[in-house]
Amino acid sequence: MATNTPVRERTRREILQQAMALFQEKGYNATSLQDIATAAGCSKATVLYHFSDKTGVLVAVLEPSHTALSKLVAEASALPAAEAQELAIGRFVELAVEFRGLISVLQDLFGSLGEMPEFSELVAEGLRLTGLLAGGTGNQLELDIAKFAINGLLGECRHPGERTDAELHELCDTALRRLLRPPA
Amino acid sequence: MATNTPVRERTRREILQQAMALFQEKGYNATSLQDIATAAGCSKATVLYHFSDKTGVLVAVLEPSHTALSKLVAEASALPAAEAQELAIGRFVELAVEFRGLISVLQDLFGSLGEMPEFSELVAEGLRLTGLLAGGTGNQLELDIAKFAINGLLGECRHPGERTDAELHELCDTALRRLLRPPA
DNA sequence: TTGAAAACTGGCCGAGCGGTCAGGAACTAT
DNA sequence: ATAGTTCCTGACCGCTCGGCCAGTTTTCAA
Repeated sequence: MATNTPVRERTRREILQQAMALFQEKGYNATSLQDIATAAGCSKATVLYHFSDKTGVLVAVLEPSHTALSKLVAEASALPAAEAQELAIGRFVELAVEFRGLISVLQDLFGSLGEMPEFSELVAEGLRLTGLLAGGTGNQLELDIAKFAINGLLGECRHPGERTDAELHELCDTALRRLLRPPA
Repeated sequence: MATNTPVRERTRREILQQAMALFQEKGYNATSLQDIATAAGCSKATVLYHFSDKTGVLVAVLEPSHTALSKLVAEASALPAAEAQELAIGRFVELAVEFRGLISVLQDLFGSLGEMPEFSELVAEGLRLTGLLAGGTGNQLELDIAKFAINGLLGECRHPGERTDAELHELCDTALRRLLRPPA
């Protein structure tokens, strides 16, 4: 009990870290379990000893960002529409910057996410965020614009090294406000 | 010479048509040569008789939209910046609507497009479009906003059946104008 | 009618994938 | 030292993929 990192956790963490890097770099589908194992310095079988299957690795990689999104949606949902929109824009941009690398992973999965039951909650939360960003109006055009905004933001968070966090933050903030809060 | 559709062209067309539909439906990577062959009512070997390899099918499927984009970029490039931007916005939206299905194919490939030499020209043309949409200013933020706009538009063109062409057109037009021509 | 050219195909290949399993290695409490 | 538990692995399985090739069928001009 000298080290508080039992062997189990140490390996798990290493696998997750390398998997995250690879998913960002090459996408989820293009990354094989063998790739992850090699990068983590263990065997493919070890990866599957720590995680149920390949999807299990993805779930674990996405978990921190998922809970952060849940928290944001929960907080904003408790507010009146206008304030909820303001909070959603600001916090969503922060989230996007914080997890900028992971976002390209989501992008890679947009086609198949719907068919993975493990992520139905994540998808639902994304939809709720759309509603909040649209300002609570039922207006279909504004809802679609909000989706448009999310797509733009997701796409723009790729290419990790090219922009500082501050630059990315400014870009996303400007774009979201132009789209979602157009001057009357 | 009675029919002006020699056997060769007839089969080629059928393959391309079915390949396009499948690429739109399931994405390029998730579509196998066997899928295409079955849908086209021929054998996998026949597909490879008409096209050099799987990438060759993709190139052919993308060709009409590619030339349309080239034409747009060429025309706009000949104009002064402000008019070029206006033309680029309008024509690009039309293009996106016309080829709305194909766009999800591009989306599916964004990660790997850069590494396929067959598409370097397409990528370069996309970059030039970005510059035109940004209004010709060297301003980095506006350039990034233009990229943001393209990403948003690409993402929004998925899910073919959900919107009419007119609705999609209005959505893209509104979004692009909010992003790229913000009131001073 | 015929024979060469074009169009097409079944069968095969090597590679890579996600996933399983029996058993070896390392750690730990006694 | 020893026995039990946890951690790890090489070998293997079934499957699908893109691509190739020898050979058959179809087309079409002479």
